[in-house]
Parts: sequence; structure tokens; C-alpha cells
Amino acid sequence: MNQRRRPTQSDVAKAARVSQATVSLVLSGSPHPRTRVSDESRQRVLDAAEQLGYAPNALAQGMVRGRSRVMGVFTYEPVFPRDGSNFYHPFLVGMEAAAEQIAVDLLLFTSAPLVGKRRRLVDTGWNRVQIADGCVLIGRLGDADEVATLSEQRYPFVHIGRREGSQQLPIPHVGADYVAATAAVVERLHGLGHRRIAFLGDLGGAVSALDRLNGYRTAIERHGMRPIMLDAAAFSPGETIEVLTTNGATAVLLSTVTISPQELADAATHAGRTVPTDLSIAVLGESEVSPAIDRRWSGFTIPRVEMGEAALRLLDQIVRGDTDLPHEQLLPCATVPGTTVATVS
Amino acid sequence: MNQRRRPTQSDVAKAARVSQATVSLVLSGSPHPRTRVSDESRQRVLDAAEQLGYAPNALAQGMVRGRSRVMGVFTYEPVFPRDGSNFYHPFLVGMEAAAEQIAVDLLLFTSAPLVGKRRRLVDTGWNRVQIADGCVLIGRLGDADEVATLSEQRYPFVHIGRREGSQQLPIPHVGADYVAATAAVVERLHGLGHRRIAFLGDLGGAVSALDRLNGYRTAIERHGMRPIMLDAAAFSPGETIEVLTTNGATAVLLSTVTISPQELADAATHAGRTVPTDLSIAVLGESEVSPAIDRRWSGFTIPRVEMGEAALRLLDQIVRGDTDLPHEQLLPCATVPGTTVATVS
DNA sequence: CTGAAAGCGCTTACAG
DNA sequence: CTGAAAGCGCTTACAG
Repeated sequence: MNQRRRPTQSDVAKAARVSQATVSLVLSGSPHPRTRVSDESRQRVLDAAEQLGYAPNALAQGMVRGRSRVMGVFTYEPVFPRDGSNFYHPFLVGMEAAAEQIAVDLLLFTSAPLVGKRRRLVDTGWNRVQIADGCVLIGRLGDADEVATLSEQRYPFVHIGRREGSQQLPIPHVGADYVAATAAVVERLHGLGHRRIAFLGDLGGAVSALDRLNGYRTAIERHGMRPIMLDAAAFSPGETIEVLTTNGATAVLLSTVTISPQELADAATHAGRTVPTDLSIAVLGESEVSPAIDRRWSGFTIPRVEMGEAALRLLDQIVRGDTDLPHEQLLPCATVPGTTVATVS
Repeated sequence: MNQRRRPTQSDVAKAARVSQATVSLVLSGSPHPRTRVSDESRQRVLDAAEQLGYAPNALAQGMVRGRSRVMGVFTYEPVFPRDGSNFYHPFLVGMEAAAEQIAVDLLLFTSAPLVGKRRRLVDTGWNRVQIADGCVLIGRLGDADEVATLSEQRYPFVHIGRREGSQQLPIPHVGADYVAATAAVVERLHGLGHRRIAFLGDLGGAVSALDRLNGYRTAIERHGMRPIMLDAAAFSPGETIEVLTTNGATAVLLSTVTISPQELADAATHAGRTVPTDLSIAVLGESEVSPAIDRRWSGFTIPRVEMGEAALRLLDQIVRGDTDLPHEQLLPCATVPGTTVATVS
């Protein structure tokens, strides 16, 4: 009965007594078409479209234009995990803001089932990905092969988080400048009189961990200090404090998911050292696993909202075919004054 | 150079020395096709597709099938507001879980710009909406006309939150059973000996508020008690306590965004009444504005994750053309024992 | 200025 | 069993 299908350009054309092509020209033609339509025809088309409630089929437009004005967001883990942790939220805040400005919709690839703990992009999600003009990739579990495949296929994408590619196939990404931010923390501590500053981190090999380590080393060496690097995985909080004391450290930079700042502070207290009077603690950004770090911890925060925004903007430029774009965009981290660093006593 | 376009079925056909139609049949034909392909051809097609890295163009499939396996999520306010509030998050948790199971992707309509404080669905977003097979609508600011337009156009959609339509055009929705949940709270208090139970709420007229009020009244009358209904907008917390005392209320149900449970409790303390000894307080679900309610408050919570899941499931059924679906699906709220109600003293 | 035509990449009857 | 053809709704040269 009322189950009428949506009107198409042909319907409008019939009503306006023009050709379907003319309708297309009037309703969704380029602003500077090579062919013009008489004002009379144009008006008839406009009226008919209005009257029929015509709206273009975005799928058909997307197909012929090769663009859909949809940007994909692929996360290797669930975007909205059930456990209430909320790692991706800030990125999405930024992406939504940017999406509104560049007028694109965001497609979350929720159809790719989790295999093990992560989603497979290329296998299952591959043909789905192409619904979008490009894709933002987020997550720690990113697979190098998958990313390489995207590159090879010249599919436009931007990775959130620093990521090394190859000379021929660089990986466009938006990251945080951990090197500078970590160096700045060292500078700050040095300015407060600290001369024995330790680094407690996951010395495994993640890019983001290495960046922090590099920033630490550079700044330490610049001031002729001796680096004290501890692998968080090797010690319990109590042992860590012991080692710090043995090394005469008056400050420690924390870059690990193994020990929380609170655990470390508790261990210090337990050992009779007061934070920050006897030991300054600085946190090098929220960890990805437990993003919520209280603002009272001194250190820096990762500019996630800005990273989300920048990633979508960069992706948009890539999709538009802008060439000569930098493959790397590093955003500055914001210093957190906090209350856990102080002048050396 | 390497700027090769993605291979199409025609490319595969050429490589496999069959027709494009045969490729379609092999690669994305229905499980029970009316025409069969010889095993030999099939294998050649499969090999060629593999070799060329063929993946179907989901846009083209969507167009010809009239389905895209994309479900839209339309929120009248930003999904991810910058202020860090997080109203939609639980719904998205549920929708993502359901999306994975029914194998659809989620399209967030972030391209519709905010007009004033809200997005316009029909104007700007209208043709975008149709990229999706159907759409989940969430938000307090829903416009009745827009929803009516969707109904008239027979566009598949599901509203989250109870919503009355008309006889001819009912609005499919998933809500929470506030009536039953509120009645249950009254029952609980009655069981604890309370005989003068007040209701403090926004008596304005939102459906969800009326539901709670109805549940309250029904339960109150069932036990022959006298209803005590207070408009939260009319009193300060201090005055509220006064009125409650005057009315001899030993318990109060809180259903308002005007006064927070904590404010009310503080006012009670200030007036020399201890919670819950002298006054039991029950909270009738998280408010939409400040969703985080501590579990220590007795009352109930809104099953948002489940609502998100149910909404997407219902939408999927509607899209599949399931007829005779109930237009309303009410989910039970979970009781929160809490520590703010006690036996009447 | 306007219409007929080709084509985007697919699916699905319909002939051979 | 396989191919040629039509068509989904659009855009964009190309003739009149």
C-alpha cells in the first residue's frame, strides 16, 4: 500500500518533464558544470524533487564517484569494551569533532569478529573496509602484515600511534612526541636540583616505550648525568624502591603498565621514604591499559583528543589526493604539574 | 606505476577465462543458487581471485542488493562530547556486541552538523541515513516530526527510550520498564515497614518521568497508602526535607535531575536526620545528564548495555522484513541494594 | 540548453 | 553448465 519506494532521479525527471541527466545536473551537479540548465527547467526539477521528497542515494553516488564521504575507524580490540575500560574514547571525541567539520560519517568496523583477542582487518573486514574512503587504525595489536597490505593496495589510511614503515611504503601516522615530552620531564627534574634520575619502564621494545627511553637518555646525557634504567618487569614495587635507593635516585620516571604509580608510592612510603620529599615520581603519560591517571601525578598526558582530530584530518587530505604530506605527525604532550615532584631535599 | 586499481570481477573473469557473471556466482552467489558452476571453473575462479587479491566492492553489492549491512546510529547530540560526559557509551557497548554477532558495521552520523545544540536528522542527514539499512535513534532531543518522516518513508529505525507514536505509525522502540522497577522499589520499602513513601521528581511530562510516577502510584495505592508527590523544581534541598518531614515521610524516591541524591542526603543530615535510619532514599535510575550514580545508592539502574543490544537486534529484524514484531520492548531494570534504605525506625 | 548513452561493480533472471 | 543482458541509481562526457 504505502510501501512506496524512495523516489529516484527518474521519478523526478518524469514529474518535471526533463531527462534524468538534467535532474542529476540540477540536484547534485558540480558547482561549475560544463553544461548549464535553463532556469525554467531547473525550477521545475527543484519543485518536483521537493514535492516527491527526493533525496539522492548516497550508495549510488558513492559508487560512481568512487567516494562515499565515509571514513572508517578500525580498532583491533572492541571499540567499546564491556569491561567499562575506555581506551578509545578520547580518540573518538577528537574524530567526531573533525568529522563534523569535514562532513564525513564515521564507520566502525564492528562486523569483523574477534579472532582470539583481536580483529582481523584484511581477512574478514577487507571488503567492508572499502565502503569507507579511508580508514583510521587504532590499537596496540596492529598487525604489520595487514598494514603492509593496506599500503600495497594504496588504500588510504592513517595509523594512530607512531609506527615505522619502510622507505618505499611509509606508514602515515599521528603520534605523540614522547621523546620531547620525556626530555622535558627530565629537564624539569634537573631544574629542581635532581642529579640522579631513574627510568622505570617496559624495556621490551614497543616504539612508544623506546621513544620515552630515547628522550630520557638524551636529556640525561645532555646534563652529563648517569642514566639509571630499570626494567619494570624485573622487580616488585618493594624491590624497585630498594634498587632506586641503592642507586641514590631522588626521582623516577614511570613508563610501565606493570607497576602503577600508586603502588610505587605505597612501596616508597612502606620503605620510609616520603613522596615527593624523599622521592619524586613522574608519570610518562597514561598507559593504554589503565588510561585514568589522576592529575595529581606529575608528568605529562597524551593528547588523545587532538590525535584523533589530527588523524582524521590527515586521512581526509590523503583521500583527497594531497601529495607531499608528511607521513609523520607528532603532537606535543601536555605537561602535568601534579604534586609528586619536588625540589631535591 | 603501482597505482593499480582494485581488481573487479571482470578482471578475475578474464584471468579465469570465464564470464563475469560466473565469477559473481562463485564468489558471492547465494548458498543455494539456481544455477551451478562446474568444479573446474569454480576452482579457476577461486585461484584467480586469490591471486589477484580480489575483494567484492561492498558499495556495488549494497546498491544492487538494496542492503549494505551497515546500521546507522543517530544521536541528536554529539556521541562523544568533548566535556567528557559519556551518556551514550553504555548503549554503544551493547550495540557493538550485537553488531559483531549479526555481522553489521556501525555508521555514526557525524557529518550532520549541530544546529543549535542538536543535529537535524531529516534535513542534512537525510540522504546520508540511507547509506545504512536502518538506524538506531538515541537522545533526549528527538524531534517528533523527524521521527514521523522516517516512519512515513518506511525507513527502518528503532528508538532507544520509550516513545509513543500513533496507531497507524507506531514508533518501534526499546525502553526500560520504569513502571515495574519503581513499583518494585515501593514494594521493597513497604516490606521494610515504610508507610509514608514520597516521590520527588520532575513532574513535567517526559515519558520516562511519567512511567516512574505511574509505577509509584500503582504500588502506593495497592497498599492503601497515601501518595506524596513533590515537584523537585519547586523546592530547594532544604525545603524538600522540610516538606518530607511535615508529611511524615520516612522514605523518598528520587527521580529528578534537579537535586542529586547527595544534595538531598546532605540536606537531611543538616536538618538532623540520618540516612537511612531516619530517612530512606532510593534513586530511580541514573539520570541522563549525570549518568554516574554510585552503587551505594539504593534503587535501580537502567540496563543501557542491554538496551543497546536489544535495539540493534530489533532493528536487524525489522530490516530483514520480519513482520508482526512488537513495537515496544521493555527491559527490566536491575535492583541496586545499596545502603541508603533501611527498615523504618 | 537538453537528451541519449556509457559506465561505476555488482546480482539475477534468462537464453543457449 | 555457462554467457549475454538487463538493471540497481547515479555522474559525466558527448551529440544534437
